[in-house]
Amino acid sequence: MLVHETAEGLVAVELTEVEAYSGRSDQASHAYRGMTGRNAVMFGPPGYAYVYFTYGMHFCVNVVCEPAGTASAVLLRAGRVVAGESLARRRRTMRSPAAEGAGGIPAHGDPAHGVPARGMAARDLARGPARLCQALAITRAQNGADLCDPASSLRLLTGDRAHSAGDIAGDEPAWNEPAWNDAAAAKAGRAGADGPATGPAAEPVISAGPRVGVTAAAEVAWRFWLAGDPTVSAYRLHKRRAR
DNA sequence: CGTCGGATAATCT
DNA sequence: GATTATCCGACGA
Repeated sequence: MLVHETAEGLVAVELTEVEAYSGRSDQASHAYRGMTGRNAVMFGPPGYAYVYFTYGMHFCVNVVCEPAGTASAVLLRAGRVVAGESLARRRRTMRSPAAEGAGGIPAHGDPAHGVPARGMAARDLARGPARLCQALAITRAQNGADLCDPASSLRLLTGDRAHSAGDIAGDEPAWNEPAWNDAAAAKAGRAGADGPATGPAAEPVISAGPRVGVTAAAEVAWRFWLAGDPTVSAYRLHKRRAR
């Protein structure tokens, strides 16, 4: 679970989709050609946020993984909002000077100030790496943030800590048991011979496939997601633009 | 549902 | 000067 606490409030997402990027051996990695100003955090110690700006308007956040000197990171591609949904929706659907000043990227096709855009499904709030950053107000300012420090405004929780309501402040339900997960697991089937998943305590099924939008190393299946989860982003082949 | 073009600027060559 | 770990609205089926 990824949590970001700002002056505006707290938003938390349960991560549902990630991609792995290695360093010098991975042609799709920002670290492939060595350290630069942008990717320096990737070469530092693990547990820190590597945030980059791309396509002239979007931020994406990674978790640095390997020890200092070895670049590698996991891109957080999508999540399900489990706390601060109204704030997340505001950031995703409003276009206003305040929202942009707070790091929100402009919503398309909504020129009027402070006018809510069309209704947005809850599953779309953090469905995609840039959408996730917008919902959590993650920008360049969070590059290098310590994700493992419980006192950090941007923090990553795992296992029991992610399920402890104490870490997720607010009045909204901290944890929603996903009813769709059982059906999804049954539909996807358990890999191997242990048969279809049944019962409410079933482990989630994790699928793997090629990474989204990369041109180099397009065949490397280092994208991982929860099978059947509606908050997982759509796969799209990268299209090279004609000049 | 799927596919397409445009937006937009930091980063790298 | 080209490219990009993307998103959105429009359009067609």
